[in-house]
Amino acid sequence: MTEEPSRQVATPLDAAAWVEAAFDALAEGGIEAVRIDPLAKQLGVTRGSFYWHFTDRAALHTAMLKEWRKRQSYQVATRIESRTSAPEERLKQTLALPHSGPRAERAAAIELSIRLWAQRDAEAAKAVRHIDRVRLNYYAKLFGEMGIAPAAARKRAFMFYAALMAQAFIFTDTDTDVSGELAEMLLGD
Amino acid sequence: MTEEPSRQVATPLDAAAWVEAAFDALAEGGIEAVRIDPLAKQLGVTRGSFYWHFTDRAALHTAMLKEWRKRQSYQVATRIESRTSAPEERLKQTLALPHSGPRAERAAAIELSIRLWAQRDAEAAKAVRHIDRVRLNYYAKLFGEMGIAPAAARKRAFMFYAALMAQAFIFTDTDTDVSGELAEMLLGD
DNA sequence: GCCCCGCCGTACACCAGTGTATGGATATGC
DNA sequence: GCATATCCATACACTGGTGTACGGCGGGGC
Repeated sequence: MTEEPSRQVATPLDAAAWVEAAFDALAEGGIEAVRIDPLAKQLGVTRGSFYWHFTDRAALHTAMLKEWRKRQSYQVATRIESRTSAPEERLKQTLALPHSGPRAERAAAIELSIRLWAQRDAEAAKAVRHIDRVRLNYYAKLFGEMGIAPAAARKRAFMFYAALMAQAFIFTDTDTDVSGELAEMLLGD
Repeated sequence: MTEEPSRQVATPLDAAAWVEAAFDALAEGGIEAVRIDPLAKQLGVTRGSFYWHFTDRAALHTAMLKEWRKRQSYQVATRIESRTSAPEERLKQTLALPHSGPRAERAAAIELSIRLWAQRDAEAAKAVRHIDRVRLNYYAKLFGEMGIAPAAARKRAFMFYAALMAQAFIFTDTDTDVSGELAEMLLGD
């Protein structure tokens, strides 16, 4: 009555749409919340569509991990390529990233969910290890470009990554933007 | 055959046992994984026991949050009371805490699960905000005892807390114990 | 020794989600 | 204009979890 399910002609759904909806569910309730039936309802289709694109639920999970790896690697890669700004600027911008509205909240929730998922799923753990290594290498590279020695740069990179995660995961009551002070602490020598 | 369900006489189960088992499930699969039936099976009883101690699943959830708040507050409180060691020592010991085997892994998983839970549950969010405030105040207090000015001590406390979380949440492939280097960075001025 | 109460088992109805089988609708090649 | 491939709806069987009603068994007060 309220919702016409006649969406067949408009946009033939592809696997990517399912993966995108799956990330929404992941952000809201962890990997256990990414269920086929609710996803189908949200997409306005039935499970028939899902089982055409994927063999089962596990296939969707692996597709999600693959997509996550691709996106996170791509983000870091494009930041490296963009040589328009100095390493200090790029680090400062990265640090201010968790304060950009609901999109950042969703990203934080996805990070949280995947890391929890990785504690009992080997494939997820592999993906997290990989992305963590990529990110740490990127931060260390930037600190290196600032003239910091490799060993010290790696420590700085860890602290930088820690500050980034803390901003997203710690619930500060006043929700003050500490990115400026953090930059001062981490970027000034 | 293998398991005798005749445990009525031995140990009359109390609500605390249910909460404890619930934390196990929480650590492994998030709040959605804390389900009554599996918990009952693990405890060797049926749901009849559960619905005597709790009205429903939501009651167990609130009991978990209450217990978590109590434990975390208690941990911080006892650490403050134990004046046997200098603040530097206490901070150093806290920093080395995430490397103490499977118990630390469980604690990290619980932290992760509750923080994910807190993103869509108001009560959980309140609990996390409270505990984060308690911990940050504690760390800032220790840094203050080391002679650092209040404003700087609060920034240090945030970085310290960030390093603590990062050690638990970041997947380093070599799994090197960086707590020593972190202490050097955070505690040395 | 009876009775009541704390604690739990059992049985029931119900709902949500998975996977499968199959058919139908729509577009596209030819 | 017909056949084929793509994409999805429908119906079914099954599993697992929730909440409720009720019954039973034990132990302690008296």
